[in-house]
Amino acid sequence: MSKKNELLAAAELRVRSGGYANFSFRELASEVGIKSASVHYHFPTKEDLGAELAHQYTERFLTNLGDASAYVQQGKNPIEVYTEHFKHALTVDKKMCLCGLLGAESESLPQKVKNETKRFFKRNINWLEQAYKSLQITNNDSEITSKAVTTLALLEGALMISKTLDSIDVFERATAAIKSLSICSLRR
Amino acid sequence: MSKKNELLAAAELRVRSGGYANFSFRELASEVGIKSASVHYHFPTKEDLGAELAHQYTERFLTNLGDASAYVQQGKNPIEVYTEHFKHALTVDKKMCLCGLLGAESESLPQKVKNETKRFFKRNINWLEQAYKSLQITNNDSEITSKAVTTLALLEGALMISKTLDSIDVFERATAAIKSLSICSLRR
DNA sequence: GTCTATAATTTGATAGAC
DNA sequence: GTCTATCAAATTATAGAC
Repeated sequence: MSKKNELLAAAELRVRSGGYANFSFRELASEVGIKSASVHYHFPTKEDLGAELAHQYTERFLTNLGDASAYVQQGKNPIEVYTEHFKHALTVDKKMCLCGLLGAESESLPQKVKNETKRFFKRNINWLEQAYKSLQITNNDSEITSKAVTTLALLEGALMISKTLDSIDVFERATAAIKSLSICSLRR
Repeated sequence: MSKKNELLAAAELRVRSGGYANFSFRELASEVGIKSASVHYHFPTKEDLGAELAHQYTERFLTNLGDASAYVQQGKNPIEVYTEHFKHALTVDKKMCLCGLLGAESESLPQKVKNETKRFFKRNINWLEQAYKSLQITNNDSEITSKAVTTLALLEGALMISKTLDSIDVFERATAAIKSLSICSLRR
């Protein structure tokens, strides 16, 4: 792995634990075995590092997810796959979603970082909309958007509360309701 | 208002914008017209200030909510009342929930602050359980807990994403599903 | 790409006067 | 309760050598 990617990996862990303020160039440099001044060669400013971190995180997250409609063709429920990715963050990484944390503090983030955080949520909502479309529960676009947004909000909130209370049970309970969203229509 | 409470009020706005790292003793002191050294008279350390901030926020939040079962007796749905409190944060305060933000970064918080953040969520889940009990949709305690946890996760997640994307519509869509939780049983 | 050296600023905290 | 004065440490960032 290149030094640049090592720096991003070190930064990711710190941001996913405590937010944008929870890493310094010195800490990252020390962890990868260089000096803090050298970090500026790879990232001119902290804002640049933060923005690239959020951007790459988003790309990796979506790449790992793959194509939503392909799951349906394989007889799998893409919403359950999506839910598993959040459960992985909680139980394996034992870390927050990077953009769940950056989103919470987005008001005070540098502009570039804020923009990348917004992009994460827009892309994820798009993916979930594709997933719900592929499930063909409804043809109503507004309802599909609502299901997508509800799913994302529930998962981000559940991850945050479960991590704070150190309870996987809380995550299971909070996300159980997602299943009904991919089974039946909400319209009355 | 006492200087101490002025300091807490100034800190609250900053933390609800950018988290625990987003305020300094100097900034708070300057805002209320004293010197940073004097802040240490009211709060020995930053950790103490953070803990007292989260504690008072929790007390105020629950006091504003009032008694869950009383709403039912008045023919009101306490879950809708609860939802309105989060909508108020988004549309009037235009700020995150203090503990929604602290919870996201809880892993890196000083112990006392982390404990108060946990307490906020436990108290809120209790309030929501009381609310769902009073609505008498089900007598199953496990189902009541699940509804309470789901409601809280959805609201915290919806607030975070709506604030990041600057979209009240996202909040409305994500929280619309809460209504069904207070109408029918989830059990099959 | 990485280094040394350093500037400029901010931070949490303390001692002691009033 | 609030002040002045001060400290030790950390932070982002730059200049210039190798």
